[in-house]
Amino acid sequence: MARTQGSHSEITGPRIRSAALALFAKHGFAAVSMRQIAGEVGVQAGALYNYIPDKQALLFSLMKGHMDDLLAACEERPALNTPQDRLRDFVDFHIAFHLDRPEAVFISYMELRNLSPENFAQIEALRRTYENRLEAILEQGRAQGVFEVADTKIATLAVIAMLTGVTTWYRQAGRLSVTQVQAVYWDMVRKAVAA
Amino acid sequence: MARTQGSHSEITGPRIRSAALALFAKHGFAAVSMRQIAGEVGVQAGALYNYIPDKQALLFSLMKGHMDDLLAACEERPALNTPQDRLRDFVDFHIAFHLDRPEAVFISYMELRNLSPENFAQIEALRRTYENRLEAILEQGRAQGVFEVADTKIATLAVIAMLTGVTTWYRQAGRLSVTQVQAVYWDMVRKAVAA
DNA sequence: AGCGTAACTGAACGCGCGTTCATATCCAAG
DNA sequence: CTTGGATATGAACGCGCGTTCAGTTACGCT
Repeated sequence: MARTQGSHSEITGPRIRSAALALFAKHGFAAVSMRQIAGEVGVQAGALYNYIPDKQALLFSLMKGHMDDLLAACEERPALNTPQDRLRDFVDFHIAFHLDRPEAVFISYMELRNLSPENFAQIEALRRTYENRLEAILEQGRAQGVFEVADTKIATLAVIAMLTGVTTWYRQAGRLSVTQVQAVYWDMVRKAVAA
Repeated sequence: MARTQGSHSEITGPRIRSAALALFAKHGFAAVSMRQIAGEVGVQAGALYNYIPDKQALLFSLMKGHMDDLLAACEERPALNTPQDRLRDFVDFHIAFHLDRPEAVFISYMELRNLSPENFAQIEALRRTYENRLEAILEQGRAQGVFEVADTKIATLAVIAMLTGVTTWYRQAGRLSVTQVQAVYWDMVRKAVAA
């Protein structure tokens, strides 16, 4: 047997990425075999190599894609004026975006050490870019005297860590909607950096 | 060759745990082989099985040990009265304890999915116990009207996520001492839950 | 001095890994 | 209807995995 009925590059490619995303998130990159991914897609392991050069590139592609999505979505937010409005928007955006793709988030935080040094550097740079957006907001607020933080850089990382933590406990069937979660976190962030 | 000079159970046992801790933290449980661990200790792979039943038990033992240490150290803190004092003490303790053993922290957060279901349940329960200590503090403060949080459970997880995040960026040679870091985080936590 | 056992070696077990490749089939274009 | 490239198979490659175990050595004890 060889090529099967109804097979198309446009279908199999995304399916590989989707299956890999789910499996990597669940079991970890190192614990997932190419045969498992192929099995999920419904092809043999060898077929994967029509779409990706190797396993490492697959991981990098998923993480790079996630970070690109993150930054692109971030760019599209409305341009607000006051630091308070900008911070509130950042909180809302970060929570909504991350709750929307928990698997990609999980991978992007957990599998950094499985990236080759060059790939790691690239992802790290993108993450830094994202962090800088929040840092700029906090810095602006501090300059205007509406925020008061002992250390802007640490505050940036602290806020992001706090917000990202939402993915570890949030369940869609839980008692809180995304909007409610955003409100609860905004309340804490607002106060934490308040003057 | 067989038993080597100066070999002792009391020495090799801890050395295995120590080597496994470092390697698991650096490369991930699934990516580290028993032969790597043995190599680090200076023995053959087979010798490891005089000390541990299998690889899974080694991981569990490390994580269980870490959680036990955490809870034991937590118990030993002075009994303070006001919620503010208790919260400040919790922040200081959490940061100091976690910065003191970054590898164990890393493993305990990252390798949960590599635990067998029964082992996972045990670690999860210990983590819950720890979280409950903070939640009790926040709840007491809320009852007394000195804290004001929209949702105590979420606030608990948010604070812990924020504090634990310190391990991702703190470097011993960095510009801030542990004491300074504690102060910066305390400032944010205090305000975040303030009435 | 010699014995028993704790501590370790080194080889072996079956297995699954990531990756490659010759081969086969399907589909679209001429 | 033919043909050529895209798409997949399935077998194979060498290798390292976790684990077991018979055998060997060093040490503590009498």
